[in-house]
Amino acid sequence: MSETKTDPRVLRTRKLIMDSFMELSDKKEFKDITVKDITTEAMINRATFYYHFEDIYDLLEKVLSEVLLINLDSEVYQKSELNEEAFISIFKAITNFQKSLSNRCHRGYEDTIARIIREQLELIFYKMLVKQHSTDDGEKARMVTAVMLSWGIYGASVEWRRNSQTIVPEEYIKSAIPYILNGLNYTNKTV
Amino acid sequence: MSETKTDPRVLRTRKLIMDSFMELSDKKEFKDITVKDITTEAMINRATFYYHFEDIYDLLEKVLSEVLLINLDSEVYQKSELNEEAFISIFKAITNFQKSLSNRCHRGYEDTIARIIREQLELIFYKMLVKQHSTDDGEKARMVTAVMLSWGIYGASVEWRRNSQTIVPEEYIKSAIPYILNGLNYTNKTV
DNA sequence: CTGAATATGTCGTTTATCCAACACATTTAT
DNA sequence: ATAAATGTGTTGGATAAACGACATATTCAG
Repeated sequence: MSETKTDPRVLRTRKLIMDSFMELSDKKEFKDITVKDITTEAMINRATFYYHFEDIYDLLEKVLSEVLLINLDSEVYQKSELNEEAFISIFKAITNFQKSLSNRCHRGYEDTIARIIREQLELIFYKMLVKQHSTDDGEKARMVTAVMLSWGIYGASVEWRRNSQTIVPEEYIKSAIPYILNGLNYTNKTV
Repeated sequence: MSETKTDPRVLRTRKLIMDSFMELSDKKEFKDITVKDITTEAMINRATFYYHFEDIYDLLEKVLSEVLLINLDSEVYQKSELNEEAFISIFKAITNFQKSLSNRCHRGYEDTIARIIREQLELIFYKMLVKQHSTDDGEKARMVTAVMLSWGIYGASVEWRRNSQTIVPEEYIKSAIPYILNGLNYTNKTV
């Protein structure tokens, strides 16, 4: 439905740009990377860059979103149940993602990165909630729930990094899960 | 002079095709690689392949030529003198190249490969001979000399592989060099 | 052998990419 | 403070690459 398959040149060019950007991110900080650097590495014209991305920040967003999604998709999307196991693997995906980020240097863009992670999480939680009760009442409640879950689990990952890296992510999030799930059940019943 | 710089799309596409071909060569034998395989890996249209290459054999030739040239160029081209040192490094380049080939699987195409190596060698020797005596008399003699040198040094590499891999390439070719150089001097004087 | 499936090459039309020139910020050196 | 150099973002006209349809091998199972 509404699937107009995109030109392979578009896919290829986007891949070239994103791969080049990640390659450069290993060597330079984000603030030192220019559009010309990227397009040279990717062997494409600078104008072509702007055909695909608003600017370099737009590229950053899309690359991060995609990398995060790859971390999440493969681990979670099939197990559509929003249960303990799902929360654990989502939490692990986030901490993994942040670990891979700390190698690349994006200092000064922590806020942007945080927003991106949160937005992706919100989307995922929302989809999973929809899948779980297929009726379309409680729409608004699901949206708010997704927002709160995304902030909550993201915040947990921040706190984990700050304080508790000695504990493995699994254990850390596990202790909070009963509360999350009870909260979820409560929401489901009363709306 | 007569340098019409080629469209970057052409360079990029050729690189994509060649890289994909080498990638596939690590996994499959040459005879099992189809044009579709290559173009899929390279993310280009099959028709585009034929815009750049006659067919898959043409591609094989060009890839091998290029790999061989990379081996040779960096090692030799600057030292334009056709002396002992040059012969040794050319010989080493050939044996290196053949070693890298034996990993990739091109069984059944030894003849093609041999021809490609020889043609490249002939070209290189010819250029070096021209550089050495800038007068343009003795044209024919230089061409014949290049032919004989290319066959000779290629043949030496074949024999080395067959019999004497215990000796390092340097030593193997070194023993023949006096005769080669004397022959060269003789040719130079009498033509 | 026979047909089905897969691979090779080619061609006219459509489209993504290139180019080079432009106005405008931002940075760097004098 | 100013000039030179470098980076950003946009445009219209030129071209490589995509599409998909075609004819023709080659491979392979029944």
